[in-house]
Parts: sequence; C-alpha cells; structure tokens
Amino acid sequence: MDCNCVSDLLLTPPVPALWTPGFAFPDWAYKPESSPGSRQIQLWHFILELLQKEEYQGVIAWQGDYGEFVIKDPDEVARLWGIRKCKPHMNYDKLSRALRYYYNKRILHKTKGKRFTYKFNFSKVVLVNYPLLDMASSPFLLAQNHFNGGAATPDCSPVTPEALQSLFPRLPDSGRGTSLFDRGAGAPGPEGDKLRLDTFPFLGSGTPCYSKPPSMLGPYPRNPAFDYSWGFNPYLPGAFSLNNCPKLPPGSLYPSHFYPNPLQSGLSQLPHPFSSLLPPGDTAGAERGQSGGTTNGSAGSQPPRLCIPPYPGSLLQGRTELGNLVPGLGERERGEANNNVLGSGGGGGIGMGLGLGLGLGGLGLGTGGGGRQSPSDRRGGVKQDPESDSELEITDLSDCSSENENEPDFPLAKEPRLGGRPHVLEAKTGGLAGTLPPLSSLPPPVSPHPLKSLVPLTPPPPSLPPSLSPSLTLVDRHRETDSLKLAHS
DNA sequence: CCCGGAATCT
DNA sequence: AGATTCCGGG
Repeated sequence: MDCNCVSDLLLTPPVPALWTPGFAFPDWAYKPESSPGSRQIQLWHFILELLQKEEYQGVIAWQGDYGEFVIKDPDEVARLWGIRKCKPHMNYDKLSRALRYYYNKRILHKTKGKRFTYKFNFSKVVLVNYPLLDMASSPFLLAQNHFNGGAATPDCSPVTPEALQSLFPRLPDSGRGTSLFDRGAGAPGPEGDKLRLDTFPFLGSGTPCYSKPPSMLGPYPRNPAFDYSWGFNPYLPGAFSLNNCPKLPPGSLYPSHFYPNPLQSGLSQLPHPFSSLLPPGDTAGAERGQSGGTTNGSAGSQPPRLCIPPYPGSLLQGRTELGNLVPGLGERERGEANNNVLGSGGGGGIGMGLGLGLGLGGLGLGTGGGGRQSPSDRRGGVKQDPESDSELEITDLSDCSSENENEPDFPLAKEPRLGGRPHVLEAKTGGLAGTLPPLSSLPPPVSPHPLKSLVPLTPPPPSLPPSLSPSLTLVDRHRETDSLKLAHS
C-alpha cells in the first residue's frame, strides 16, 4: 500500500459492477487486489507478460524449445521486475532466485547448459488458469502430455506456448506497443468489436454465442478452480458450444464488464485473438504505431481484454463433454491437485479441444510501422541519462515509496551493453518469430496422431480465412507436437 | 551462472 | 504464499 507503484495502479482495474471475484487466478497464482494478502503480480506472470510484448524482445524472448525463453538481458529484466515490484535493489540474482522458486511448483524449470534460459511448463500454466481443463481433451495438451510418456516427470510436460498463445495469444501487431504498464489505452473500440463480430458470424451481435459465466448467473463459492482471469473460461458452455447459446443483447459480446480482466497490466493485455483479423489500420490502438508505446494508459476506456470465445469450429459441436464436466466442478480442488489432470488423461472428455488453432502462425506480425522498439534499444544510450528510460514508461518510480529502501534510486537507465552479454536470436526475429514461440525447429509432420480422429474437423465457416481453419491448424499442430514427440523418443 | 537453504518481509 | 535478501557452495 505504501508503494504506489505503477503496478498498483495498473492492477486496479475499473471493476465494473457486474464483476465478481469469481474470475480470477487461483489464489496462489494471482491475488486480485480485492483479496487479502499479496496482490502483486507474480513473477511468472510478469515474465509471460514480457515475453508477450514485442517491445521487450530484446530483453527476453521465446527461444529454443517450446516454452523456452531466454533472458537476453538479465539486468534489464531484473530492473523491470524491480520496478514493478518497487524493489529498487532487485537484480538478476534475486530474480533468478525467485525463478528457482518456481521449480518446485513446476511452473518453470531451467534449461541446463543455456545461460539465462528457462522453460515454462505450460501445462502447469494452463492448469493454473484452467484447472478443470481435461488434458485429455485437448489435442495440444494431450500431445504434450505424451511428451514425457505421461510420466510425472518434474520436467516438462509443457503445453506448447503456441497452444497457450492460442489461448492467450500475443497480438501479432502488439508492436503498437501497449506498454506493460499502460493498461487502459488502446482498448478495443466499438469498431474493433464490431469487426470481430462481422468476421465471425457466429459471434454476430445477433447471435452472440456467449453465455453468462456461472458467476453471473448466481452466486457460487469463490473456488479458485473457477477462476479465469484470462478472460476466457473454457468451461463456460458458451465457450465451446455453438448450441445452447443464450443470447446476449446485441453488442454485449464483449462487454467490458463481462470478462473484466483482473490482470490488468499483465496477461490482460493479451488481445483478442480475433483482433489479429482486424485489417491493418483499424485497430483502436493503431495510432500508437511507432510512438514506442503509450505514455500513460489512462485513456479512460476499457483495457484490452481477452475475451475469447474459442473458435467454435474447433470445438465439439455438442455441449456434451462440457456438460458433463461442469457439474463436477465443485468437486475439484485447487492448486496442485489439478496436476493430476495431466496424468489422468485416460477416459476424460474427448476432443473438445481448446478451441485453439487460430492460425496465428499464418498471420503476419503486421507490427506495422516503426519496427520494434525494444527497451534494449536504448542500450545505446548513456547510463546517467534518466530520460532514456522515459520511453519505457515503466521507469517512473516517483510513485514508488522508498520506505522500504532508504535509497530511493533505481538504477535508472542501465548501462547499455549491447555487446556485453550474448544476445541470442537477435537476427532471426524478423517478424512473427518474435511473437510466437519458435515453431520452426519442429520436424515436419510425420503421421497423423491416432487421436486426431477425436479432433473435430468441422469445417470453418466460409467467412473464415483459411489460416483460421481450426481443423487445419489443429491437425497440423497436432502433428507437430506428435512428431516432436516422436523425435523425442 | 546456477543452486538451494535460511531468514525475513509483505 | 510469494517473494526478497543474503549467502555458501559448485
């Protein structure tokens, strides 16, 4: 409280009246402000956040295996983290300690032999946020799950970041530079929503395939298992089903209050996946282009949200599995218990998929103008120049109470040492590579996964671009993971 | 760098 | 609980 960090501000979403705490991260993963105790963003969220922002590609980026990322600039990451947490004395050593802290939780593990390289266990990450998700139901997760032969290796049974990104995709044009600390601006205007609706007839204002989250329908216990702060609740009937879609009033498909995102400064910045369909120039935030991000994100409008009704085509046409799942929700427990889901692939739901495969891979980064403006770019600057940080918007620590630390000063603009540490993957990142975790390393498809038949192959609506064909992407990705799996064996 | 124990803080 | 801080050790 004493720390009026940017993060604090950002983590305080304009919670609409309809908002209930029902949709939030599990407690251990994220404490919304309303909840007692720590409300700070967690490190791994922050990491994901950074990874997601194109402007931080120079600092941290996906690299190597699925889920693997490299901290290209440890000091910078630490600095950003320190800023976020109002810990001026944060450094990589401490940060890495905190990362190590995740090993036990199996959210992260270290890629041995590669400095500054860690790997997300996306299965865990997903589970954390979608604890009820039956891994057996997701081709991605399933394939990934087989990765380790179902063994309970503490190591990776990672869901591909790709899969994760299908859930929480990084906006291909994230180059518009919503800053990590800019939460408000660039909210998808009505235009954007409209467009999306237009693009997806099934989402059309006339027939919004959305149903109210349980929390909206009535009170339910605040069970972490029900928390979906990333905005998309796979367990919502409307999420997966084309049927039984209670209609919302026109225009209410993306009501900001419907899926307000508590992770305001974090994953909430994840854009609507469909926004990648927006024609260039349309998007609300497009104006930012090269400005290198916003200066302050209080546009007053709603923050960008992730309201993802997964693409229905990739879902079972029926509601069945979910229908079966949902009633059992209450019995599920939280946290680690959900790890079981990983191994308990067995009989579970079938082919309900995650509604992923939005074909992001086919979309250009379109990050439009300006090229990216990695914070590390300023490494060419001078250390003593406090201004050099201003372009980051993150660096304003004036709000940071220095009660904790008697020394108020952050190591402001760090000494740019572009040549200092090895900058991995600097060249390769032409466009999309920076946005998506590397897929290129994957071997070519080998053979269809036997379970492929479980994947709904419903053809996409005609209006859908080919790249969005879920049947294609799903299968393809399935193959990818499959072949990857083979490669590992 | 990386690891993990321990004390401490919030 | 989730860090943060410190630290000895590899």
